Amino acid sequence: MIKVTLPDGSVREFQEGVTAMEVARDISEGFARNVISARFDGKTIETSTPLTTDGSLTLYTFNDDEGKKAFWHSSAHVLADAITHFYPDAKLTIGPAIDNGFYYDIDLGDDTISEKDFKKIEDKMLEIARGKHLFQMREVSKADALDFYKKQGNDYKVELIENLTDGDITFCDHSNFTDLCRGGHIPNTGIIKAVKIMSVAGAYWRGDEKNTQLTRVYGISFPKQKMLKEYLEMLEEAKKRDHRKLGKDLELFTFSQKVGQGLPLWLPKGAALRERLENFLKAAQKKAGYEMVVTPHIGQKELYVTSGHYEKYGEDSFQPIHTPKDNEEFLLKPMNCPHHCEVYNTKPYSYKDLPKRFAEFGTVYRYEQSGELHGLTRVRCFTQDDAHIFCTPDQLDREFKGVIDLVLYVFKALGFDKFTAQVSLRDPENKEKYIGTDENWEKAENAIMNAAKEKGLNTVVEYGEAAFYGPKLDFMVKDVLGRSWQLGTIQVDYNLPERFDLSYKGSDNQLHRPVMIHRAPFGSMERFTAILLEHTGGNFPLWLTPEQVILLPISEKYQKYAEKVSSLLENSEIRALIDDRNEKTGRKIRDAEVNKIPYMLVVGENEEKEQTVSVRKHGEGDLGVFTIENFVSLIKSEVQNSLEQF
RNA sequence: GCCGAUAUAGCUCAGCUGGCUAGAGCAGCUGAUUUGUAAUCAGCAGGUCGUGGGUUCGAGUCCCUCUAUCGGCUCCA
Repeated sequence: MIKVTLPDGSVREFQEGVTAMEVARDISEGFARNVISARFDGKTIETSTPLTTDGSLTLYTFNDDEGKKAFWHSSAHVLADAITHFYPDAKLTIGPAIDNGFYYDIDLGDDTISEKDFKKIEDKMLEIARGKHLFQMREVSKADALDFYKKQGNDYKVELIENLTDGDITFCDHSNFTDLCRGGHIPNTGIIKAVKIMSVAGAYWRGDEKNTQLTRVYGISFPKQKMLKEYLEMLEEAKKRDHRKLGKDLELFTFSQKVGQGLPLWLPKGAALRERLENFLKAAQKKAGYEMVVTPHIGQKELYVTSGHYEKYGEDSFQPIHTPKDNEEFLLKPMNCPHHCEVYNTKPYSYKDLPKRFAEFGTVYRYEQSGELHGLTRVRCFTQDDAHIFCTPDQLDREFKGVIDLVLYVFKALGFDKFTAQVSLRDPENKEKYIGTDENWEKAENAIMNAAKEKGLNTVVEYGEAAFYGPKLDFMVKDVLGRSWQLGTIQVDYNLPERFDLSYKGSDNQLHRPVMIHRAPFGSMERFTAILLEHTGGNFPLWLTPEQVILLPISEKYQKYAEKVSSLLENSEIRALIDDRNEKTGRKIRDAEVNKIPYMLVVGENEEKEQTVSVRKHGEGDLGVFTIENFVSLIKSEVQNSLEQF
């Protein structure tokens, strides 16, 4: 007999060799019908795996992340099976579950899959699913595994197997289909009731641009047809909050083919919103001891050769600007740091002068690959809410934590409560991609991790995500379709101070090297605005939104009164406009609601007589009659509540 | 940059397998209506069908080039 501990702490005894599914049935038949995956002593197992020792067992249904993973991973097998029916020469590579579904990377040779083929693949998958084929794991020797794929001429699987250790290699069979697989399946294909091929894309083998480009087929599947329908509806809803759509609808920004790809044009409402964001941060930065500087949009090529940026990015940047003078070359500035280093270098400093904190809303230009451009989140011209802190090594910890506080303040004020604090470190495999000594890198990495820890940030570590001159603490936020974007960033840098020969005089009367912190709480005005748009669905906080109030006179007769109220509001710095169109009130309300204007003031005969306004709140409805003074204080207090001081 | 797809009026979209002067709704303009909490009615105007080329008696529709956009990959100082 073996003892199986369940997540609630209860212990049940079974015959040795009992399977996870049998344990599930012992708990309840109904529960067992929904169990699709299991974990035993922390290791993912099949529901049919015999248990031979005491241990703790967790059973998963589709409602659990672990269950979804098994479901989608298994679906990837079915996808591969279906595709090999239509493309017998296709070479399978890898096919994992992802956050929303699964994909399979396939070398199709000269064949292609396009949207027209989705239907037949889906139908085939469902046909295989209906066969209720068991997923069965079996161990294979390395020699047999290699032999199996060499016969197929599948170099990809051969490469994968060569990196595995003999004795650790398993295949998974269902029906007549076999795939190299480490396990974690649902019991049988029949549980898959709904499938949808979402898209095809190119993907490089092993993620390396130099390798063959494979065809990646994305799909999603569910145990109920209804769940697929709901998922697709959810995607449609999400698209309505896409910043590219909302930015157009709300007239915040646009792009022009004539101006150029990835070069955003901020429209009046967007520019005003952006200015409010800037002022908000400026006020906080002033309190935190920053000084504003202004630097040019171009700099001599030598500047970036000194910083190392030219060597690293020169070829892939906007190319140098030539002048009438021979051999004179300027670059559009791709970052502000070198300029700020030269700002620092303008005079000698004592340790007593430090830290120096130079801030600038600095517009930079980067020639991003055309396929990478994406609305306002990835552009070729953007403005960083940049600052560089130059401090002594002793001050680093305190300064770094001060920046964390500032970033958290910004995020809180704008309602970003779901973010990931990502510690971005060097790729340990490719250290040559980075500049500076190991010693300095370790110092910088430790500084970041300690500060993040002390601030109680829940961090994840990502290797290979560091900047070439130093590690970063990145604040990642997801967009409406679940894609992660870096907003705030804080970086520790020992290298640029070296390259620009920055110094200060210490208490020992010797020259010392300052440490540099690069930081941008928003990241960039463009990306921050984009993600904020998606998170709020265009319903910005009252202090930030383009129009706070719209006056809706019942008819032309009350136009004068509306104008009077409007100017009273403007005196109190409330942004109001008047809908003086010759339309019915219902129509004006509808349009104001659609335009996401937070407050609508209906004014007619009663209001004029009583010198009041009828207040309607966006998304909520009629709030009743207010005196103008009371309405002003309503707005003022709402603005104040959402805008705590730093 | 690479793979796949898309591009018709300011916006959202029809236009099937190539066939008279390319349609609709919304927005706009004009007129009527003077309106009380999510769309008043009528009329008018608006498009060299992304660009350049080709096939054809004939191209919005088929083919190629380029450009831009979308979904991914790679990249992201």
